[in-house]
Amino acid sequence: MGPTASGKTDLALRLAVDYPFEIVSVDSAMVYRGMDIGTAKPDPATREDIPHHLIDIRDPADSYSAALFREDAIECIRGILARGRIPLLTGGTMLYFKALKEGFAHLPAANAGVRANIQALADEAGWPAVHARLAEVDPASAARLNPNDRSRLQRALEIFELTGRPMTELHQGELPGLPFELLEFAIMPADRQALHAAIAGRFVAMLDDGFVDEVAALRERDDLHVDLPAMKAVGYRQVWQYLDGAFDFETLTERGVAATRQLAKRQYTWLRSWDGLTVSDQPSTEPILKMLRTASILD
RNA sequence: GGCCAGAUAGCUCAGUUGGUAGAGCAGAGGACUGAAAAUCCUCGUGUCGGUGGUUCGAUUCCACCUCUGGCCA
Repeated sequence: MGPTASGKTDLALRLAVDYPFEIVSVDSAMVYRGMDIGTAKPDPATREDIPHHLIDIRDPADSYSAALFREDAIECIRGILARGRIPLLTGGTMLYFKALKEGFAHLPAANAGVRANIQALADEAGWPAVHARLAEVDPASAARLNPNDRSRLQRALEIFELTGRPMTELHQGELPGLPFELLEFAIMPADRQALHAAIAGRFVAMLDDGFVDEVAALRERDDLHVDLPAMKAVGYRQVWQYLDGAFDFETLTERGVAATRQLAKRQYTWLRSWDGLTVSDQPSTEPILKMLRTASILD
């Protein structure tokens, strides 16, 4: 694990060259096909050499989720272990790691029709009205959620609409956990300014590599629009707005870099409170190899 | 060289009829159960360009200076 631009992908590749790893991507944006430059996806030649999983498994028009990730990742891990190799889960989507590690309560999947109805209510009367409606059917969730927290209000009300029971009630009970031993390691650069410089440098390099053309190609498609989860990804959203003429190229650079820094900040927040984590300031192989030897995964 | 307009938070700017100032963005911290690279919450002391003057008190009024734009020569 680690914040964006901290060197996770590169570290995983170096490890996989020398040891029998297969990489499982834990990344909510790399799952989408055609989103290569802006997600800093490993190139096809590299993926030819070293097995990668859970990259390019969805079309950008479709949505993915933490729950689907858990199912897919467990299946991947089983396959890798059956081949006598070691799964190396690499990525920065901390909710996916959490979902994999702890499992989820048994809740209904997202339902597009119900979400559209809730969205319609919000468009008409505002999100506080959705909050008020939720307070009638699920007071505990309403009390927990901020009246402006669109995503979670919609989900909580969706659950009630689909099951007739409040989300809070469905959260009761044991979570399934994970039927594998898990060693948790994170790169956490202590020097935030250096990470910010790396983020800025990488975003500019992405633009030089044709990031705008990549988004322009996606924008050509009739079935893609800014409200899709894939198009809300960091960088993609800003380039899309730039192509809409919302701001100039210099502003695109500023906003793209800022959005990436904000992502990194949220990733730090997850990692600081993560239990059982081995942390390294640098993306070097030694600390992680030491951890694996201590656990007798490698000798 | 002359005239005019500016100079206030990292940036863009608002404001104070004289009682030492606040928005947006950026930044920091936090939350996080099928959209998570999503969504949301909290956090604002800064020689109010400099030096003098008037005043009980000046970022605010006055003078001079510095710098930045614009116009005129």
